[in-house]
Amino acid sequence: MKNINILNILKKSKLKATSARISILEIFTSESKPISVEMIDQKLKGKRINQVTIYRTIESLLKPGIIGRVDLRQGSIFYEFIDVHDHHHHIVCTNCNLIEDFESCQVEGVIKRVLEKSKKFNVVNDHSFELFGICNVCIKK
Amino acid sequence: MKNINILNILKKSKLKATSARISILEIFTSESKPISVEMIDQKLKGKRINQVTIYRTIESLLKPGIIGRVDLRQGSIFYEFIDVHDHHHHIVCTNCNLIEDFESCQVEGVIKRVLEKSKKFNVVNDHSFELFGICNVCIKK
DNA sequence: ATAGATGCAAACTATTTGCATCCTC
DNA sequence: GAGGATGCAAATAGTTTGCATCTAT
Repeated sequence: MKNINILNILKKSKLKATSARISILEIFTSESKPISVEMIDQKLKGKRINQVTIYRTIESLLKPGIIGRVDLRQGSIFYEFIDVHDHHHHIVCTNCNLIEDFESCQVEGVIKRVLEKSKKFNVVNDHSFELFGICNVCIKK
Repeated sequence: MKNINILNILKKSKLKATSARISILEIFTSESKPISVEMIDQKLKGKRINQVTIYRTIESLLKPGIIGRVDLRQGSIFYEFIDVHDHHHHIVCTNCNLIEDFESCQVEGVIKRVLEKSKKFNVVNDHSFELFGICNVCIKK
C-alpha cells in the first residue's frame, strides 16, 4: 500500500525507482518528524547504502518538492516529507530539542502581502518559519 | 558617535570591549544585510583577527541578542545586527542570492496563537521566517 | 542501449576544541 | 590580579566531487 504510493511519487517526478531511493523515501514517509542525514543513515543500518547516496537522494527528492528542508538550528540540516494536506511548521526547544508542529495558514496571506509590496520579487516557491523557545519541561529546571 | 554606541552595547551585556570585538561589532552595525563569517573575515583584512575569534565573537554577541542568526540556505550561516526598531525578515532569490527585507508584524500574532494552542510550549524566544523565490531579474532568463 | 544512480576514496568547507598567552576591567 | 578573550594548531563535522561500475527504463 505504502509501497505503491512511493513508486507513484517517484514516477511522477521521473525518478528511477532504485532500491536505495525507495528505502530512503520509505523512511521519510513513515517518519512524522524532520530528520537529518545522520538519522537516515542509522535507520538504513544493514542496507549498505552509502552516505553519499543519501545526500544525492535527498537532492533528487528536494528538487521536485517531495521533501522539504528545515533548519532547526541543530548543527545539521533536517528534511521532511511534504504532505500537501498537512502544511505545518515547527517549534523547537533550544534546550532539549523537543519538536512540536504547528499549523499556520496565515503564512500564505503574509506571502501574498509581501509580494504585493515588493518591487524585486513576484515569485515565492518556499519559505522557512520555525519558532525557538523553551519547552514546559525544561523551563521548570 | 557610532563607536560610543558600540561600547555601550558591549557594556550592557557585560562583554569586554576588546579591539577584535569592537571591530566585528562595527562591521555588523554598519552592515544592513546579513553577513557570513567569511564576509566578516574579508572585511577585517589587514586587522589580523583570527577566524576562530570571529566564531567566538559571534557566539558572544548571539547570546545576549545583539546579533541574530539567519539561515538563507546558502551554505554558511548568516548573522545580522538586531535593531529593535526595525524588525524584519528576508526574501531570497534562489538563483542569484539577492536579498530583500520585508516587515511582518503578523508574526507576533501567530506566535501568540501558537502558544495558546500548544501544550508543550509557553515560551518563544526567537523565530526564523524567510521566503525563497526567484527575483524579477532572474525570472526573465 | 543509455541515461541516470551508486559506491568508494578523496577533497573541501564550515565549525569547534585545547592550550598557552594576552588584555580588560 | 583574575577571568575573560585571543591566536595558533589541530581535530571534527558536514557535505561535495571525480570516476568507475551498475541498473532501471
